[in-house]
Amino acid sequence: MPVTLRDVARLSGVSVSTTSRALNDRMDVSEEVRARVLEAARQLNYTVNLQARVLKGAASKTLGLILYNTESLTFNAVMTRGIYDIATPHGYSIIVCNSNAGTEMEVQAHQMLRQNKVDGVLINSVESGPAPLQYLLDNQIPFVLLNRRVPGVTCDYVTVDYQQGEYLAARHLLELGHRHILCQLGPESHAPTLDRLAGYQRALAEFGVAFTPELVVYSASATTSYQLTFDAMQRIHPRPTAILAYNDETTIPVFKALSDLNLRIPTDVSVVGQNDLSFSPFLVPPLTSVAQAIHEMGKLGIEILLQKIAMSNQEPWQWQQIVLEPKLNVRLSTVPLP
Amino acid sequence: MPVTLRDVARLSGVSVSTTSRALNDRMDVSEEVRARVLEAARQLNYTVNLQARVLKGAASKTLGLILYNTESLTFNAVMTRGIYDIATPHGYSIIVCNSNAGTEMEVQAHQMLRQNKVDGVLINSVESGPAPLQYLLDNQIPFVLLNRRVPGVTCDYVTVDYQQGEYLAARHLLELGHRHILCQLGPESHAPTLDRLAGYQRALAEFGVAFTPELVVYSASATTSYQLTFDAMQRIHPRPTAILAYNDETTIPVFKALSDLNLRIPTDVSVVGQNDLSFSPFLVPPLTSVAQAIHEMGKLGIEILLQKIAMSNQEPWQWQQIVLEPKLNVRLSTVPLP
DNA sequence: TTGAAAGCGTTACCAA
DNA sequence: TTGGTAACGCTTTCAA
Repeated sequence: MPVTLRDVARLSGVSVSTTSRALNDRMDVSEEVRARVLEAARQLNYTVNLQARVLKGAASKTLGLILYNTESLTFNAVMTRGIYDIATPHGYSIIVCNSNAGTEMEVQAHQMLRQNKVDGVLINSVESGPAPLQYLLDNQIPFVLLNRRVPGVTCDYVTVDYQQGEYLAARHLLELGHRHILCQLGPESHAPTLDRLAGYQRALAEFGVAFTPELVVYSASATTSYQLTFDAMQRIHPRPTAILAYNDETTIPVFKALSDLNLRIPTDVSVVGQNDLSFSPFLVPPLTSVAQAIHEMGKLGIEILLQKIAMSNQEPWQWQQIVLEPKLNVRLSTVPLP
Repeated sequence: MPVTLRDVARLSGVSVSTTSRALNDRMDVSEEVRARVLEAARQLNYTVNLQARVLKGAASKTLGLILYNTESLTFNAVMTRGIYDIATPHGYSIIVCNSNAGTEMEVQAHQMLRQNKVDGVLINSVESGPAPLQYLLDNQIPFVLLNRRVPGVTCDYVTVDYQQGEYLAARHLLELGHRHILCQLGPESHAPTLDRLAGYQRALAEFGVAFTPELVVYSASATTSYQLTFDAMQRIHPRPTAILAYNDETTIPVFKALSDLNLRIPTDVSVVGQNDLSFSPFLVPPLTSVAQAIHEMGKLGIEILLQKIAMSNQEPWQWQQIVLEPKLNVRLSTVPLP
C-alpha cells in the first residue's frame, strides 16, 4: 500500500538501484535522471522505509532517553527541553522511556531500546545496577549518563554538583552568622540526598559548627514540607534561624508554615531554595536560591552523545565526565543573624 | 555481529522457521523443541530484530507523541506522565517530538513518525493546519488530538474546557460582588486564550456587567506577569478588585506586585489561579484555583489510541470526542467585595 | 511437527 | 552512468 522505491522507479522509468542513488544524492547519476526521479518521488509523496534501511545496516537515526521520573515535575521538563530541540535538527528521533524509579521498568526500557536498534542512549535512571550499561559498553552503543554516576563503570556523564550546591547555601548562611540551620532533604536513600547532606556537613565543619542530626529532615512533597517545617520550628530548641529548603517549589509550603507560626522571613528566619526557578525572584521576599544547570546538563548530554555517534569507532575517545558547578543567587530571603 | 534467528536455530539444531515459531509461542511446535530453542535464545541473549519484523508487515509497536512545548513547564510533564506509564506495559515505545510551536518542526515531526512507521500518534500541536491530520486519516493511522480541536477535521480528541474554566473563575468573583475583574490571559493568538476570553465575557454577560477591553491583558511569563499586574493596578480606574491570573505559577509574581503596591490579598484584591498545582494550597493566602484535568487528558488520550489500534479496521469506530470539565477549588484568596 | 523458500524495501556490489 | 542481483532478519506460506 505505501509507496516504495519500485513505484518511484517505475514512474521515472529507471531501475530501482538508480532511483535509490538519485534519492541519496549520489554523484554517479546524471542530472537529467536525478531530476526525473526526484519529481516522481515528490509526485508519489514517497518516503524512505527506515526499517528496510536499518535492516540493511544503516544507522537507525534514533536515540533512547531513559528518565527516572520521580524527581520534581519541573526537573524532567527542564532537562529534556534542550534534548529534543538538538536531536530533531540532526535528524534523530527520540524514544523516551520512564523507569519510574523502578528496576523492572528500567530493564524493559533497555530492552525496548535495544530492539529498536537505537544509535545511542541518554540515561537518567540507573536503578538496576551496572549490567545494562555494561551491555551498552560491550556492544559499543554510545551512551551518556545524565545526573548520575555509577561506581565501577567508566563512561561519559554529565552531572550537576548537589554537594557543592548545598555547601554554597549552607556556607552563605553560616557567613551570615546562622548556626542553627534546618536542612530539608529529599528521599533518604536518594543519591543526591546523600551528596547534599555531605555538602551541609562540610560547610558546618568548615565553620567549626557541630552537626546536629535533629536538624536534618527528609521530605519532597508540598504537603510534607509544610508539616515538617511547622513541626520542626516548634519542636527544635533553640529554634533554627535559617532553613535550607528541599527546592524552590517546597519553599512555598515552608513560607506558609513560617507565616502560620508568625515567623517573619527573613527577620526571624532566613530561607534558601534550590533550583532557582523562574518564579523564585517573585516570591515575597524574593528567594535566595542555588541554581543548578539542569538545562545545560541535558544540552551537553545530547551534544556529547551526538559527537560520539558521529565519530568513527577507530578514533580514540576521551571520556567526557562533566560536573556542572552550581551558583548561589542571593536575594532578600536571607539576612545576617541579628 | 548481533545474534540472529539463524544463530539460535543453529545452536538448537532446528530450522530457522521452527525457531521463529517456538519464540513466538505458536502451538505447532513440540514442547521439547520449544524448550531447546528458548534455552538457546537465552544463552545467546537473543533479541528479535524489530526492523525485520516490521518490514515483514508487523506492527511497529511504536507510538508518536507530538508536543507543543510552549505552554508552562509543568503542562507537558503532567500530561505525558501517564502516557509513558500506560504505553510501556502494553509494549509500546514512544517517539517524542517537539514542535516548539513552529510549523516547520511540526512537519518534520510528522515526517519522522511516518518514516518510523508508528502505529498511532498523540498530537498536542496542530500549527501547520489540517494537512498532516488528513494524511493520517487517509492512511488509516490512528491518532488522538490532545488539548486541541481542528475545525473541519473529524477525529478523536480529548480536551479540557478552558472557556468553562475561566467562566467558573469569573462567575465565582462576580457572585462575590466583584465588578472590576482584571483578566490575565496567555499569548494573544493562542486558541485557549480565545476560549478563556469567551468564558470571561460569558460570565460578565450573565451578570449584566459591561465588558471593558482595558481589563484584559496578555502575558505568560513570570516577569511580564509582575509588570503587567503592577502597571494595570495603577493605571486602571476604578482599580480592579479582583484578578483572574494566567495560571498558578504566574500567580506568584501577581502576589508580589500586589504586595509591592501595598495591596492586601484578599482584603484589597481577590485572586484566582488556573491549574491548581500542588503548591497552590500553600500560598499565602491559599489560592482559589481552577483545576483542569491535564493528567486525565493524557491518560484518556493514550487509552483511546491503544483501544483504536487494537481494533480491527473492520469494526465501526465511534469518534471519541471528550471534553473534560474543570473544577473550581475555593480557598482563601477570594472574598466578597466589602 | 518440521523445513525450505519467498518476500518485505532498501542499498551495495558488480557487471554492462 | 545504469541495471541486475544479493542480502539484511524475520515471518509465513506451502510442502514434506
